[in-house]
Amino acid sequence: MTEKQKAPNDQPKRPRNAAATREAILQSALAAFSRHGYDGIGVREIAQAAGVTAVLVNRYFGSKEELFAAAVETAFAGRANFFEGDSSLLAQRLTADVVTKCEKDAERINVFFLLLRSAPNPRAAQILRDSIARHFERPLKALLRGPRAGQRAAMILAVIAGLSLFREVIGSKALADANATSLSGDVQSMFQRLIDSAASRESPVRRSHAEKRNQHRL
Amino acid sequence: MTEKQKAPNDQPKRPRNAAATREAILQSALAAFSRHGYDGIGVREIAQAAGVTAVLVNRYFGSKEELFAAAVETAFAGRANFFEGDSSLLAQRLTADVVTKCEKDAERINVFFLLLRSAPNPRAAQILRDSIARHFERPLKALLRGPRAGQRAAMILAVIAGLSLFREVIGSKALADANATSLSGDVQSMFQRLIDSAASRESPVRRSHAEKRNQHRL
DNA sequence: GGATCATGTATACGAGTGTAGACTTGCGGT
DNA sequence: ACCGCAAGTCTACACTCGTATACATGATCC
Repeated sequence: MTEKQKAPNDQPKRPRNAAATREAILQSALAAFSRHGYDGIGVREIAQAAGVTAVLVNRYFGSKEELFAAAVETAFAGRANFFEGDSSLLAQRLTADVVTKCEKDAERINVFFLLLRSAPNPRAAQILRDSIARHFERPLKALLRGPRAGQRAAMILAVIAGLSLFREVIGSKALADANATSLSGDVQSMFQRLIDSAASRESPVRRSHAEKRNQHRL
Repeated sequence: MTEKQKAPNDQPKRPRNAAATREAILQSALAAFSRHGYDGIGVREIAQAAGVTAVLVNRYFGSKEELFAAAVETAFAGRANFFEGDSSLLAQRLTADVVTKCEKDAERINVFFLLLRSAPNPRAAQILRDSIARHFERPLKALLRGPRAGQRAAMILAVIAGLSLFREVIGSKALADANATSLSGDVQSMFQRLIDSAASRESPVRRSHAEKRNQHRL
């Protein structure tokens, strides 16, 4: 906050073009929300990074909340094809995504960062819930065979989110400093088990303790 | 935000007591940060819920950030004994914690909510990282046998966080509406595998795809 | 009983927020 | 060439934020 990064103006004088300006704002918003979260960034900074003033944000998108919804929608829609393709390599692809660390700043534009950093805001959370369901849970569920496919799909996404949170948002040393090869084994086996209907080979779980209201709640 | 909840004043006139007031502020802050996150709540609301004015917060804790640090510390320290006890039932206890849904509002005071909702703020994240390492990762690591204990401990916590995020913060239907019995099996088998050094029985992971920079990053 | 100092309140400041209205500027059509 | 309207900016409003200073009050000790 002490120093405000200003995007190097690609064109010091951009020709007047509503569609291009709208797109510039949208991309700026996507990057900013991804890096700082819904409440962590203001429309003035988003507008400035796009080379315009804050009022245009409201003119083109109505409000900050609608801008956020638009940014989320494009971010998720842009990754709609992620779950397509060879499903036998799905665990590998998911693992690679978690294990790969963001080195360059540009890589921090990531739907999971968008999710993790904007979830605290209730209205942002609602927007995210809808987009997650449509663009992530649904296609992933379609890929899974076996019982409780929807539940397992959501669990896979939750695990990715949790690992990303500790590894890159919180910066837990044990995960942030773990190298890719060390992590890959543990992570991939988790995903593979979730994909292959993990609990089917397990003996029925003793639930006498798990069922009753937990008094040691964390 | 439209209606501000005011805590029913237990004592309409509390006798002057610095220690008690400090404690009231601390508890109010813990609840508020847990429910709304660091950036989602103001010192005025925290103070009001404690029955005092905002200035006292700064007098007793120095700043909002120091208040947050104190709240986090007490929240984590209060659960230091969670990882002690019978380690053979550890997976069961962790599962119960994730699977149990918060019904009453009082149950939403939870270190994982505190974590999830305050992580977007960089300074809050740093405070959380330290407390997690000292109060969660370290004792959990001590319980785990086998290789990469620290990494697996962090993964267990990350999985809990991710599931809590989807189940209670985002409110993903697939997880939020899943009943406890349906979830327990999948969740507990994940934890048990992480506790038992999951990947040791797996064949070495093919890493040709996972290693190279992933171009389909989510 | 009165002085005293910790305990608590009232007020305000400066900065930052999202958003609205009025104003200016420049491109495109005739 | 010039008018019209879209594209963009300036200014400002009403609000909230964290925090500092000045003031009031009440419990405690002599």
